[in-house]
Amino acid sequence: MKLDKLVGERFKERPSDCVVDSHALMVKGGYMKRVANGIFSMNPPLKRVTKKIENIIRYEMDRIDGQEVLFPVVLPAGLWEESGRYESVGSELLRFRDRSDAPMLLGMTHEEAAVHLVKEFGNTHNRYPFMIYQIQTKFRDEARPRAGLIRVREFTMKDAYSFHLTQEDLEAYYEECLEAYNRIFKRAGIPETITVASDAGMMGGKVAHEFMLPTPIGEDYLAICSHCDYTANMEVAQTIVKNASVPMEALTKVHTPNAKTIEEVCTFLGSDVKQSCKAVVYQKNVDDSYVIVFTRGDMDVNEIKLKNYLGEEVYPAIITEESGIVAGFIGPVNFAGNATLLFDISLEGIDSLVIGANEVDYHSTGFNVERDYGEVTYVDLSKILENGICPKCGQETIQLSRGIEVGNIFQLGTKYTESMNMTYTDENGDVKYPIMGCYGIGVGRLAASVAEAHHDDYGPIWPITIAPWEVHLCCLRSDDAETKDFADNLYKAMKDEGIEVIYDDRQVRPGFMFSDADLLGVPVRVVVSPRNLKESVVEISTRDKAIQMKVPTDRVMHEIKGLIEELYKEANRI
RNA sequence: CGGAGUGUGGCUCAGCUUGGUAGAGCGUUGCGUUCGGGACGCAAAAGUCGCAGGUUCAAAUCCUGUCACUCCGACCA
Repeated sequence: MKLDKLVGERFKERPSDCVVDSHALMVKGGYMKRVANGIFSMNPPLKRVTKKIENIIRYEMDRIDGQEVLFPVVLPAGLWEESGRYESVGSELLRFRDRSDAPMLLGMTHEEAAVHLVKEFGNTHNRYPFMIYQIQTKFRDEARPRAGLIRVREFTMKDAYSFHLTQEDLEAYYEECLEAYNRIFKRAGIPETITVASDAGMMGGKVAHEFMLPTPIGEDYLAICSHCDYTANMEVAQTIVKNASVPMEALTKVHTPNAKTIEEVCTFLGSDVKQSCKAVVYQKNVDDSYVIVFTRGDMDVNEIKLKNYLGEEVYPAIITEESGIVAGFIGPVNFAGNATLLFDISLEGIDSLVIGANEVDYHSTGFNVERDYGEVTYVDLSKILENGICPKCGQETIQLSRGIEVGNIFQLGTKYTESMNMTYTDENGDVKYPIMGCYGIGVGRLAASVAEAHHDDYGPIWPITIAPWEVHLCCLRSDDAETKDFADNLYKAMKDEGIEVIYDDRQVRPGFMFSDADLLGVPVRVVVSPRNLKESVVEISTRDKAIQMKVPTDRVMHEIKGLIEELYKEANRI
């Protein structure tokens, strides 16, 4: 490929709307162009990158006996009505009607389609286990796309679905898939990726893991133990609190004018935030009834845990006069409103607390839950803290980090097979539901994540496994006949050898040329110039500058091939 | 869906406060000089100032509405 014909416009300046580096570099480098909010077209360089990522994924999925299939993008609503998700999923599912007014939808995930495809095939136990996967466009009408390819509305995803006779078999396969995923991320150039326990969300099921690339621009928060191997999404990280023992005191009402927040109250009273009790109010989506969570003053409510505990959706409350809730002064004692009161685990063992008195400008001190309120069940509803206690090793070694979710795996159980009535007959003639697992990787997001993790000020630094080309050939001074001739021949020779090469023979200044080369991030750069030819050498370097050498002109092909081989070997080392 | 901000040639932006009918740099086209980290000179093309109303003799500028984008939050495999 010659660079002067490469489709896509590159820019000198960083595009103003781009906040994260991977987004900025991809727009600046002509990798993609925005079409609509969260919807992009890909130019050849990015298409080449994602194609290579897809092929790595294919290789690894096939290696664990996956069979590639293809489901439709457009699905009839009826299929999703079977599983109940046509109703339960919100407006991120794009629903529309076809010409005969039949309700349709754009696939955002394909459990229903997968079950539909193999329902008959899977009617006998002889055929299990098996896994099918596809690499295909998904559409999710996200409320807020952001960060280029990190969160988009339309994207390519590899989604896989496995079917098993027993939970043990699912678990064994789940492990295999987890390992395959780790190989994929390593080979694609982000060996930094870690596996964390996660919430199953709308997918259903109990056990789930996410593959996270730790980075400050990530959207998820992770709890990582620096002492043992515990890792979890903060959504599910178990909070453990050890409270210092404090002397019991009598429950005493005190005047706290204008002190509404925990900080204000504790400052006013001169008390420790850790001995205060914070009330956070929610309402249930289903009937708007109130739920109040009491936590220790320094803790925050983890809404995912709350939703999972209640088994239903909640939203931050709008507190009305009629509710009987005195905002800013809420406490468990003499609570007059109508609400479900929950006590977070962080309050357990504190014998004396500052609480709201349910009266404007009054709090109470010396609150003891058991003595003044009664026996309660403490529930884990709060977010784990930095330097919190690790649920696995018990040390105070939890570190919080942000991460991009590049993949996920779920043990689904029989949620879809039951709702869609997919059954098999076992060896005893009994009819049973198969057990499912599902496994996803966002291809574009993975490409963006690699760029995010590996770039410099001038552009992405692609690993050779997914780079748009293997070699970037620069001919400086193509107006010089001898130089041009040599470069042309080298270009042809590389193509003949099957090397993927992008050739820049434009009559532009060297700096201009190198800037474009940096933006394309191709791992091997070869520079042919009059200056080099005078010494009978050609310059070969890597994009990351780890290797920079001058090789004799008669050994150029040999050296290039050797370097490429070396880079592949390094990148594929598992 | 709430809060904040921004919309001016392909890109990055100035002009708006205090209305007088549009500018710069980059990029593009042509010619010439240059040539190892985004060169320079000359010439040229390119914008109904997001859109729609309104105020005014006159609107990029003031007012109203609307749309789009970015950020924060809510939401979210």
